[in-house]
Formats: sequence, structure tokens, C-alpha cells
Amino acid sequence: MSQKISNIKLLKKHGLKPTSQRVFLSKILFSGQDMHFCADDLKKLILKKGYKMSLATIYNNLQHFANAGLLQRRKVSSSKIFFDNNISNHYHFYDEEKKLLIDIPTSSIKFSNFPKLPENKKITGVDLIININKK
Amino acid sequence: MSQKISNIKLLKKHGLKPTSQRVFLSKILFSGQDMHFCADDLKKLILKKGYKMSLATIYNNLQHFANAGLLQRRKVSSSKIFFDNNISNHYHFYDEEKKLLIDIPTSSIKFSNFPKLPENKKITGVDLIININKK
DNA sequence: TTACATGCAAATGCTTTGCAGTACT
DNA sequence: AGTACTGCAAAGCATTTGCATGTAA
Repeated sequence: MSQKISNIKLLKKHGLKPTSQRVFLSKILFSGQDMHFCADDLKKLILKKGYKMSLATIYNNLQHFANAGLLQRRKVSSSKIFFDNNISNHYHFYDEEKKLLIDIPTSSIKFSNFPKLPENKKITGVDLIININKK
Repeated sequence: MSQKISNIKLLKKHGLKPTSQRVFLSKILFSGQDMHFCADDLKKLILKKGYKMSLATIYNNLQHFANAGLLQRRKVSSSKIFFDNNISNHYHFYDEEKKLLIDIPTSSIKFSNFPKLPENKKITGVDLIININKK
């Protein structure tokens, strides 16, 4: 089965119409290795691959992918939203100097005494960011 | 010693010229109880107290206070920056529905296996946000 | 006096939206 | 055919900046 067909299946499975732009994005995002990126990074990567896509389409599709559970949003600085194609539970260093996220393996962090939630609330996500900078 | 004088001292101690706006902000921020707020919340609070201050001045001074270590910036998955006048080490729930931060006592969270840092880096802060929403 | 702070408006940067044209099922 | 997606430009929102005026030491 070709990569392209499996990406189309992936999109359909998540209720997303497999347009050519989405299939192209899928190839970048869901076939390779873990990556952290913002919309602009992705735009540059797309251009480098000789493709072009409107920024609005990139933003719209990143939101669709994230809502479908194919990407995670990561909030680090005030301005940009980072996306993460590793959707498993894990945490991050944020390198303030280079402005990039670095994965921390889940096994490297353990919580004890996890706090009691307020009434009638459920956890929708746990963001742990360890901010680092040069010594 | 009046509250006002001690606020002036506090500002001077942190290298901030005690202008009337800063003294007024200090009275709100450093004399009361713990609060989480964004620039706009603060603007509304100031108006409610019968004072007026330009948004730019509010933003500029929040940055000055944060840089001086008098406030902490908290990043959550909204477009706004939240500030926290509790600068001690502690973590937060973020109520996505009400869009507000709730303190978690430090004692309620413990890390084990804290991860090894990359070479030549130091920790500048640890942000742990547990996002919650209604069941 | 001299450097810094304020206030306004304009600029910025990231993200979203409206809408006409286009493509998928 | 009909619904949904794309692309562009314009709008939106939080935040920052430039600059003339005002204020503290």
C-alpha cells in the first residue's frame, strides 16, 4: 500500500476530507519523525519541498488536525502556538534561547500526590514545560 | 509606616522609579491576596477603583514588574498572558470553561525522576498546567 | 537638568474569517 | 448537486512601539 493511500485512509478515518493539500500535509506530518513546529515553520517547509499553500489553509488544517486528535497544540510563548505530531503523553523542555521544544520521555517524570480536582471537572490535558536557557 | 511608603520602597528596591501609576498598581498587586489576571482584567479593576491608566502603561508596567521578579507570567492555552502575584514555586489548574487559573499547593505535586537537562543549560522556570473542563 | 515614564495612536505579529471560486463524493 | 475546502485579503485581538509631553531625582 502506498504512503499516499494510507494517508488518505488516515484522514478519512478522522472525518477529514482528503484534499490534495491535506494529503500533502499528512505526508509531512504523519509519516516522519516527531516534530514541533508553528504554522510559519510549516509554511517554510512546504515551500522547501516545492509546494505552495496559503497560510490560511495551513492554519485551518492545523486546527482541523488538532481537533481531530492528530496533533497536539503546545503553548509556550505569548505569541505563537506550537504543534506537536507526537500526541502521546509527554512533556517538554522549552529552550528559550533557540525557541524550540525538546521532548522529555514520559518515563523521566513521575508525579506523586497528584492533586484533587475541583468538583465536576475532568482533566483535558497536562502541560509541563521546563523552561531552560544557557548557563 | 503607611502602605504607600512601603510600596514606594518596594519599587525602588527593584530599580523601578515609583511613579504614581506604579505606586497605584503596587497597592493593588502587592498588598492584597493572591491573584491571577491579564492586562485587561487589571484595566477593569483599575477603572472600578475610580482610577484611569492607559493600556500601554499597564502592559509596560506589568512587563517591568515581571522582569523585576515581582510578578510571574503564566502561559495557558488561550491567546492571553496571565500574570500571577504569587511568585513562589507552585502550579495551576486552568479552567478552560471559565478561563481562569487555580492554584495547586506545591505540596500536592511531587516529581520523581526529574529529567537530566541538556548540556550547559539551567532551568529558568517550571510551568505545570493541568487543564480542566466540566465533565 | 536629564533620563526615564506616560498616554495616545499607530504598528506589529499571529491567527481567524468572509467570500468567491473550486474540488470532492 | 451539494457540501465542504482553498486562497486571498481583510479583519481581529493581544501586545508592543514611536513620539511628544510630563515627571522624578
